[in-house]
Amino acid sequence: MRTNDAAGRVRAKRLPREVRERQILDAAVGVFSQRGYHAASMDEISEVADISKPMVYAYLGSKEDLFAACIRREATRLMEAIADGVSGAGDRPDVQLWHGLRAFFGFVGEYRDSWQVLHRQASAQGGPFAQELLDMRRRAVSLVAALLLNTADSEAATLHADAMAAALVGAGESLADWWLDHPEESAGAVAARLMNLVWMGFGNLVEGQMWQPPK
Amino acid sequence: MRTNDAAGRVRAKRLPREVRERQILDAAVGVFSQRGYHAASMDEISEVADISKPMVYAYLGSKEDLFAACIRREATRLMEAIADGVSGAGDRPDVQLWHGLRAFFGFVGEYRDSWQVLHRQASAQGGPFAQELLDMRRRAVSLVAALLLNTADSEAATLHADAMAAALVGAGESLADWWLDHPEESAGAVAARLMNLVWMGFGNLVEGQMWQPPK
DNA sequence: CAGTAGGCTTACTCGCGAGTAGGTACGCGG
DNA sequence: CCGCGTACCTACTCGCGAGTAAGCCTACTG
Repeated sequence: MRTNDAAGRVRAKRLPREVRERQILDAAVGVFSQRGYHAASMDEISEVADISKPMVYAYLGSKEDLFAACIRREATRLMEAIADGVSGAGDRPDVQLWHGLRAFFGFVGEYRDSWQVLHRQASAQGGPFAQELLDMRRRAVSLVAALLLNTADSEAATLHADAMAAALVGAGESLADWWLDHPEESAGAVAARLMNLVWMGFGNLVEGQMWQPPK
Repeated sequence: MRTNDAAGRVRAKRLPREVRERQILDAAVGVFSQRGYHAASMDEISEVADISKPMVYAYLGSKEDLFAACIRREATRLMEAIADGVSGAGDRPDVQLWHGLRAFFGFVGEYRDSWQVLHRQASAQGGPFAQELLDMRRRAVSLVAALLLNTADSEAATLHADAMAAALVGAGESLADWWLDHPEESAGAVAARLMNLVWMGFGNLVEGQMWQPPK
């Protein structure tokens, strides 16, 4: 059934809880990504979700709860996308990394808002929700680190793996931001850029070649 | 001359404007970095600065103005530190990059609050101040890109320079965050990690070697 | 068809924080 | 010793936004 609200807009009524929760989360991700956590208002979120504010509180709880729910959903999506990418990639580590990068940039390209919420907003908040996100990021770093360790168990590689994984993840994040200003590139092309940078570097490191500062 | 405030604390009085402005900026950087832009209150900043709120407004203007002033000061400090590092490094591009990285990580280690404000808070705000910071970052990326272009003017290098510079800057930022969890490392050691990753990679790229995805 | 439960709303309270009005103290030049 | 400007303060206003009270409407259930 339908009805018209004060502005004359048509508004669907009496939808099941599941559907409303999805609407609310979608709206929240959009508003959080655009305004930032604090500047986002529950009023605006409820308006975008086309539902009244008390429903938001009834279904998703407080503003912090809602934000945490956004983080959780988007982070899960991203990690699943990457895991899917890596899983079908055989066992050559470089190919696994390549598929992981492709999946990552594919996700960022497709869900910019999600990416904004994850990368910018969540990490800027000191609150308890940031933990949620930092854990996910840590998992991503671990995944990459494990992958790098696969390439060789030389002592040099072991010592560097987690730091290098952190650097690689950061490079990926930054390149994703760069990509927003260069939308003419495909996800694959961007992934290839990063792959070249890090793999040709790791290729040397694995073979024991290291850059040395001059005396 | 001195006096005691309500809490009995001793409080310096009638200081010249310059000194107060420094105090206020120092306090603001600390509070912004700890709480984030929106969660930081002018009341807390004025309290930390040990001065009353109207003075903050009289000297530095609105909250946005104050934040922009923080960004400007800290970004200038950082860029100067890096420029100083690079300037005394001769003309070998790898050595220049090495000194730049050392200077960068040295700064981050010494001024964590400044780094927090620059990296996390500023980039998360959509407002006009973010522009200030993004410009600085762009300058950093340009500096790195120019440096990379020095290494070779092969077509491959030219095509990749700005993207690679973005990736490198991101890797540096991320590694700086990683460093906060591994304080046992020296700034030089962290810089060396990143140098190895990117230089050994670029070394190959410059010589025309590229990683190829399998068919 | 009465009862009820859950989807949904309007219309509030209330505290917090940005920004200000309107002064008081103190030093300095005459 | 008298302005007078500048450093500085207390004590407000006022709007915005988180969270809630109190109920309305309708689809199903027995």
